[in-house]
Amino acid sequence: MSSRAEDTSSRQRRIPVDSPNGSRELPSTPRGQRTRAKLVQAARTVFERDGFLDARLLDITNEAGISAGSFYTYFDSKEEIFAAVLADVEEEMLHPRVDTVEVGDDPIEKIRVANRAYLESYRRNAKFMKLLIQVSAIDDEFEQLRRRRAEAFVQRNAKSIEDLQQRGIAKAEVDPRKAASALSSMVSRVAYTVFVMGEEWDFEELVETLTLLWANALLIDLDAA
Amino acid sequence: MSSRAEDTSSRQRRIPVDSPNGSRELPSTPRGQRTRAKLVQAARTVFERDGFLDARLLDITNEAGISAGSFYTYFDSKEEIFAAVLADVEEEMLHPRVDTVEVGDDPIEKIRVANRAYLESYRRNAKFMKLLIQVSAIDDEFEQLRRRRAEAFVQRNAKSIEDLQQRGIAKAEVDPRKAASALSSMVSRVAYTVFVMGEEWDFEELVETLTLLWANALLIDLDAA
Amino acid sequence: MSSRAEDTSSRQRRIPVDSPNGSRELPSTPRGQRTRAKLVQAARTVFERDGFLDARLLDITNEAGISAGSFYTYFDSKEEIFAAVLADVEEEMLHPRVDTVEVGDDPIEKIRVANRAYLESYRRNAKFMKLLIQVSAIDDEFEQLRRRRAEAFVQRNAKSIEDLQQRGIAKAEVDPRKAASALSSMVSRVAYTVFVMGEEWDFEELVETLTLLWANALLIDLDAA
Amino acid sequence: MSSRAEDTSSRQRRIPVDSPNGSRELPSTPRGQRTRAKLVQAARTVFERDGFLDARLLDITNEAGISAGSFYTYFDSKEEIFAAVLADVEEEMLHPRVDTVEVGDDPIEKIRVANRAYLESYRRNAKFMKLLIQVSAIDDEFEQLRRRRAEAFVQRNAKSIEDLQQRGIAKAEVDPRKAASALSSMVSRVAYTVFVMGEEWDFEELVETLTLLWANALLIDLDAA
DNA sequence: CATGAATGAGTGTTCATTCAT
DNA sequence: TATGAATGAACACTCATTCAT
Repeated sequence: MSSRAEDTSSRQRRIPVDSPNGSRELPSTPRGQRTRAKLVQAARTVFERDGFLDARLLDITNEAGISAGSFYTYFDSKEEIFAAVLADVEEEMLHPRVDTVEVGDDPIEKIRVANRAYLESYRRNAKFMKLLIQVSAIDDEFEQLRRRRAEAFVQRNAKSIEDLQQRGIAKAEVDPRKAASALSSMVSRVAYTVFVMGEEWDFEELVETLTLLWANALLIDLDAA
Repeated sequence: MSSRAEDTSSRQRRIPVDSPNGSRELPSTPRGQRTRAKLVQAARTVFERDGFLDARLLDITNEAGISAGSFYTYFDSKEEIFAAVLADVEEEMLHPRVDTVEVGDDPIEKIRVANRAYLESYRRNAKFMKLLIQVSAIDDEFEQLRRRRAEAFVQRNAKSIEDLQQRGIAKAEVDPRKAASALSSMVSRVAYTVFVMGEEWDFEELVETLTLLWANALLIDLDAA
Repeated sequence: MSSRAEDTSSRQRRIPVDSPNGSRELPSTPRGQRTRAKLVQAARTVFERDGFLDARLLDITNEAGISAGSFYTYFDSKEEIFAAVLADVEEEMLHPRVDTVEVGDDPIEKIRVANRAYLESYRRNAKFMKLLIQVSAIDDEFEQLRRRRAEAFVQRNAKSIEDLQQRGIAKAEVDPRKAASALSSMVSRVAYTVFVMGEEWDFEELVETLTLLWANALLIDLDAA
Repeated sequence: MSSRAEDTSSRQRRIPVDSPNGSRELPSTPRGQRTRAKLVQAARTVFERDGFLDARLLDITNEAGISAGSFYTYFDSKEEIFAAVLADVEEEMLHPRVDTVEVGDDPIEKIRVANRAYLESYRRNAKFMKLLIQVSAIDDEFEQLRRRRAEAFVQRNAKSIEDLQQRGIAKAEVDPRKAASALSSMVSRVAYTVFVMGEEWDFEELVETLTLLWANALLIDLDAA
């Protein structure tokens, strides 16, 4: 039974940004998978080059070397293919986490490592981060998504701060959740300024400064560690 | 490879963002000045309601109660009237600074006062800040403008930090310019999260937490003060 | 206050076919009225020539000698301009009613006069009637409209039949409303067959045959008259 | 004047409506016959649900559970599969005629039986009749086809009327062919109004009223029978 | 015979911008 | 200055049809 009878007036656009690969199931045939992959790759290229707004679907299909109509075999809208690009990038950003170096127990070293990892990843994907921030500023769905992703990050940092407080290493009397939110904001916003806006800042000094400010802000007592 | 990368005729548009009131001189006649003012007022309303992209010039002229064609008597583009709105808002945001309360010499109190002033202003103009960030994400001219404005703010903070360091009050061995940049980033980004994204955070606690983190980050020694 | 804030997702199309001139108020300026009139005239030409479905908006605007975009200054859709054409035609079809010849009291003559008037009007507007029937078959809104218009016609005939029955002239024991519906159906459908489908049928004989069948069906007793 | 009047490549499409099952020979293999049957069945469902215009070939193949490309193994166009549906329905509508009850020689009873049979069949296939009328209004080929089918019906009625006239039972001095055309029009159009448009009319009263009007119109003299 | 991915022509619609009045 | 009708470039989107597998 086709489901077309009742959809008379609904032209709503759904962007199920939660599902990891965009909204619809991946194409079943290898050919389809290849085409879809070409599209996503082309979309990333075009988006990063022209920005979300100036990118036309035709630019994307041309870049992918397929016909205009085929776009709709895989995606319903520019938003939806952007979600697929985002999913791709995130997978790419999460994989390198494998090389988690041994950190020992030095709390400052831990902060440094986390900051360095974040900043390296940001630098590596600077063009995409700029794009993501643009799209988030335009589209509330993506704004919410970005917020939820950031929240996960903040939670982890909050845990860590709470732990340091309980062990008497972090002295500052702040709510861990809120301190984590503020300090994470600091790091991510500085990353934007440096890697997207192009503010000059030596990478190592960047890591050190942010790590120092972070640790100081929590009044980390190295002797207690 | 699509050949669209160098297409200059895109959505961007030169906006003389330096002149305080947008590009052209104000209208000479009182009637003209009134019409222009109505337009700017209407533009702010519409922009804040619909966002920059969804706002049509017709919406603005309708809201202002004038005809479509008259728009071009005063502005050349949506970007230009946005610049005028921005100039208006900034004037409004700078004026209240007059009530600079006497702060005494407590360095932390000084930070607190500055943060509170900034956060209050952000809260008061949250809708516009959201809009400004949207436009900055879309339009490089405004991005640069925003950066220059922020830079002025950072400079002032850098001065203050340097002063504290020289007086031996701020112990942290950080470049004052960079510390100022990072800490300002923290405050402004948190302000966005709270006042635009709607994260729950009691206003006083917000002021206190940010002030505390800021002061700690610089290792301000109250005894030295 | 512009009303655009809340219309985010509604792409419904309203065809307020009841209002005599289509949906929106007529243009205020003479120039606008002229352009609108040109459009409606062109639409009738194109619709009658190509049919509703094959008529493209571009055909209409070309025929009217105006640009494509101007169409939307006056109408929102093909349906809406069709409604305007329909309103025009109906006005045109109702005016000639002025020449209501004196009919005397012969009931059959009355039927004959009514049938002749209807058939003449149908013949004169045969192309449009074909079009109207096509659109009614496609678009439920117009189907309903046509039904309501026909209903008014049936009501008048029902009144007349009831009157004849009460005066003992029409003997047939039928519900006047239903007889009127059936006999009106006969006349209109035959008119379609003859004037649209092109079935050969001498006009006078057509009038006479339908009048005779109508009168007989009601068992009109001329002696009783 | 737009030059589109003679554009032959419009929506029309040659359909060999005479051959009873659509244009091409039936598939030879049983599998092919089954697939074809599924398609025709699905087409009827989709057409009756969505109308001819809104039905997409994909809806039909989905409903039939076969792939898009397979459609063209059996039909060349939407028109052609509609012709096949039409052939199916007509076969279905003609079969039940078998139960032709013995009617005796009462001329009115004969009319009543014919009307009842027609109306029952119309009621049973109301959705399809609506569809058929829609397609006829869109596609001249089907309009002609419908006309020829109706003509056969009229011929039969004309014969019957002529017979009654020759036997002195029908007194009305009308051309039998034309009277048959008009009265058949009455019945079919009323059937549409009741069964498609939903006008309220008790079925038995419907049969009686139409039969009475038909018999009266011909001035059938029961005593002469 | 069946599949379903790929095609691409064709048109509606928006809205910043111009300009005659 | 103000008006508002007219313009037209630009682009998304649909879906019947083809064809390699």
